[in-house]
Amino acid sequence: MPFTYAYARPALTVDCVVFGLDDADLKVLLIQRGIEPFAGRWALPGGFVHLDETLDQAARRELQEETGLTKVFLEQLYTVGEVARDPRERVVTVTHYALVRLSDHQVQAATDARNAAWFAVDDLPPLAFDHDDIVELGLRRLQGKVRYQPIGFELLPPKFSLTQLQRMYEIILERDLDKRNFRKKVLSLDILQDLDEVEQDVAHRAARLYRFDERKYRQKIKDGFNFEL
Amino acid sequence: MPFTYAYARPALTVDCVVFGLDDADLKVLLIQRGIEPFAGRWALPGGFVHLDETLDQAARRELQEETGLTKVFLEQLYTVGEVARDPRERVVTVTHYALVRLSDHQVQAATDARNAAWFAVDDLPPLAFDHDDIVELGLRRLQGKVRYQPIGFELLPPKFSLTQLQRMYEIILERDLDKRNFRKKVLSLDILQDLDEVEQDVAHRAARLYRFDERKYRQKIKDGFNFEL
DNA sequence: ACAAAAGTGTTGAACGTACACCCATGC
DNA sequence: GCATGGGTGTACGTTCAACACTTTTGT
Repeated sequence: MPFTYAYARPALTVDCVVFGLDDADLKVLLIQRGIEPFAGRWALPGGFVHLDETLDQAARRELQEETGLTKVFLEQLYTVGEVARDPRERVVTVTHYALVRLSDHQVQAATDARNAAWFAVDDLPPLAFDHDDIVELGLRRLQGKVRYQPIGFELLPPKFSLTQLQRMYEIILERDLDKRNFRKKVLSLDILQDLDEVEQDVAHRAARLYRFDERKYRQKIKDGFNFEL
Repeated sequence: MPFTYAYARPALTVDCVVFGLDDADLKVLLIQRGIEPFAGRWALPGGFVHLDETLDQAARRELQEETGLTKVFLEQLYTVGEVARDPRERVVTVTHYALVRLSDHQVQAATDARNAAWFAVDDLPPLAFDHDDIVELGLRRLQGKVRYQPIGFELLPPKFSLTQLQRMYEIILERDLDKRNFRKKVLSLDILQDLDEVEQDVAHRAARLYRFDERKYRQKIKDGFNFEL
């Protein structure tokens, strides 16, 4: 059943830069294209926006369909409308970025019909379309935002050590942080809950575990508090 | 000549929140709608994206057509895709915000076929569609961005006094700033060019005039400098 | 001379930065 | 007992915030 309009319309899609974190790297989730153009190339998960769903819903649906991911942190990034970015026809894409706990999702991502895999963000294969620009955009946004919004916790397991937390910031911001200053700063924000637990099965002194106290954070925000690393 | 597609497509538009500054207020440029829905209501300038233009080009074209404005500072804001935001059909809009020197454009804006006028941002009439949300979004973005990017100069005449500059920040940020601290801070950034000129025709001591030195600013950015008010 | 806004410095508090050693645990 | 990472405090410099009076100019 075809659809007809008085004026030509661009196609509208959503694309997602999904970030995950492991011990050493920030990673991006890519899927391998089955069809032309760019058949066989790696690309961002994404697809067409349906008439009965918001942009956010479209992004989540595509993510679910193509990678199995659900309930992730997801935000809109930028809308890309270069005229010839898709060789077939005019396609405008609303890009998003998502943050996931890599440990939870490592397996699922590869179980879909199409091939899906994690790649280190600084060692990506050639990507389809302008997707490398979009990844770059997502990375810059993440680097900017992680410093004044507590979104980095989305990349960590619910319980984490201060060292893990520091490592996360170091990997994202691509610079070393001073251990003592970092701990002083983070603890002074008073948004972490000390769980009175320690790491298990480590070959050295076990670190204390903490949890991001979202309740407390929201309360402090309401009182004029400003998160900033 | 109708256009037909295999799947339904949302209409795609651009909308612009155009900010201007006068002595007392931050203002927004609105146009009065001629047709239903919301006939007679005030709305943001905007319109459909053509197939042969980027989003930025579409926003500038609509701005030119509806308000006469050209060569303004323009950035993308957010893309709004709520399913029922337009009662007629699905319309996704890529919103933008623009900053203009009000003094340059006061007259032109009202000369178009459709009625255009400036309104104080904190005293807007009822707006069409979800345009009040979009204005709110634009205002928050401006408030955030003006503190770490030198975009505020786009609202001032090329030559301005430090008092004007301070006033601009006070109006946008909606709080008073300390005169001495403000001057110290701004001058220490070393991105203003002292013009060795003073205001004319004022009924009191005339203020020195400065100009934003974009060349110098870019150089300093390259050297790792960080603008922050 | 008066009204109106321009212009100017200092001080204390808070914060950021640099830096090195002992501690607990598993092997 | 040794290797590995966990955990801690101080001193200095920089930045921020609070604060009031003199100067210039036009009427």
